[in-house]
Amino acid sequence: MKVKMYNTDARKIEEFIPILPGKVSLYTCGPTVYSNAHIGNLRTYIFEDLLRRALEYADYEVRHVMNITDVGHLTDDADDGEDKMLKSSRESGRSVWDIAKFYTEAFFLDCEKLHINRPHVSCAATEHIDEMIGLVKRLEERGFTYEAGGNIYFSIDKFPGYGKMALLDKADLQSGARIAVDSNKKNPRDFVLWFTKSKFEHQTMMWDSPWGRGYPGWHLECSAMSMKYLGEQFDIHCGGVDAINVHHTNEIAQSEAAIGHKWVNYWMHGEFLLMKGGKMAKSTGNFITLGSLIEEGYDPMDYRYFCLGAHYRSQLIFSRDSLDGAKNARNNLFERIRRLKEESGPIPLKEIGAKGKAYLGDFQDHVANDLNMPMALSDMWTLIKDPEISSPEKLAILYDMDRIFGLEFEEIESVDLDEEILAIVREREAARKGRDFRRADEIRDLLASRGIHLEDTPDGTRWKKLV
RNA sequence: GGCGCCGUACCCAAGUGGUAAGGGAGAGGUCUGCAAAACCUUCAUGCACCGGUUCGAAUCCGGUCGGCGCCUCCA
Repeated sequence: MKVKMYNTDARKIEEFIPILPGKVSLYTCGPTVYSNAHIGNLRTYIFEDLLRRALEYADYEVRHVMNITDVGHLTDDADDGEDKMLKSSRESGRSVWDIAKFYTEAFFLDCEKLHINRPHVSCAATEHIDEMIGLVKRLEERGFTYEAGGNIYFSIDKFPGYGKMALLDKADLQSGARIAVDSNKKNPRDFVLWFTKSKFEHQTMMWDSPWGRGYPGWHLECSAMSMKYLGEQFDIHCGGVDAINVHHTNEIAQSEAAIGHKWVNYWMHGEFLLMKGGKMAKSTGNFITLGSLIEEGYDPMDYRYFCLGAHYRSQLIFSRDSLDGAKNARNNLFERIRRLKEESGPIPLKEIGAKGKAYLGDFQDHVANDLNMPMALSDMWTLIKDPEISSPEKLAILYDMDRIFGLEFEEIESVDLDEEILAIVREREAARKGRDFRRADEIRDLLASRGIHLEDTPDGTRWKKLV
């Protein structure tokens, strides 16, 4: 399977060619752990999970590294905002370190619920201060930095091709239009590599450095840690679209300036999840967490399925209506698989017939073509509905497809035996035989109120729990 | 103000030159004590609007209107 993917750097779909045959080095921008991730954040991690699964499906050995940003980032404009970690700490009365630990764990719990595979390496920024200092030193030695007002800045004018990926050369950016430009900067787009002049009181996260006690600039960690764990050139770097213009642009500048050659071969960016009033964002309070969806009665797989329905490079409109659509679809899907499993088990994948192979081939083509999951889902439904394919064959193919979907078809319970419910169902069966339909309906309502749904079939009564 | 993206049925959403995937919701039918489920059928002569290129356009070009993102931490 040859994987093709949209490379933001080239602005087109390219065939994926790894640096080392059969291996992929993958870096994905991780969370800032000062509060719970919202489902918009999670959409991007689902996209990255699909990417990794697709690469593994294509028989690549993937090494996946993700950062945990536990150094404070700013809540607001330029250097004037409050540090997010500090704010969270002040509001909750816990230390910044406790906050980071707590939300890191919460993040991975959310990922687990969504069947997002854990990175092979997840690295905290605060544990890699030495590497970041080392990178700034290299930049200093190569003449890309200057000191002003106590901070060390990266001079973008020293780096030819700055902003190439983001097409910034074409953009007439209004730096300072909405925020005050740091007067220390030679170029408004220069950025800080190392702060020693904190504007925040109670800054607790500080480290010694050759330039004084302080803390790192916010683009540094990804450059430093990705190089440490993946080498000075690696295959794929992912993130959300919002990272293109500033974060990734600056990462490229400082990384390539330091190492003197190309850094990342493929850049992939996930689009936003939109809500009625625009993008989902913590800063505006316009957001929903996975936990709140679960409280509302949604299964995490409803959300994963929902994300599968749109291409990762398209904005996806979130609403209760659209999520309910996904929930119904996912329920129907699981019900069908449950019935298939009751009929038989899967046959070995090798033994599927020509038509089944064709379905699987289409599926693989769609996955390999820049992760077209909507088409992959379409392939799956067509397969499920095809009366010419046997159930064992369908199951075999579905299980294989699920290596990408990650809905865990194999875990779907085929029958749920519960003696108490079975006894009540038998009582109702007796009532029906005696044509006491009033009693039968009473029992049906009773079970319905407990979330048990009954279906009378020619083979007897079946029941299932409603989600 | 600049840059980038988008506008497909009631909803979500694929499709980038060859005559509209898929899912959800809805409608009709079969079955059923009644339901539900299942199954069958149905559901955009049209892809924001106006012009153009072409044998042929949702797909390419120009314009208009509308939406989103980025330029500021941000998935």
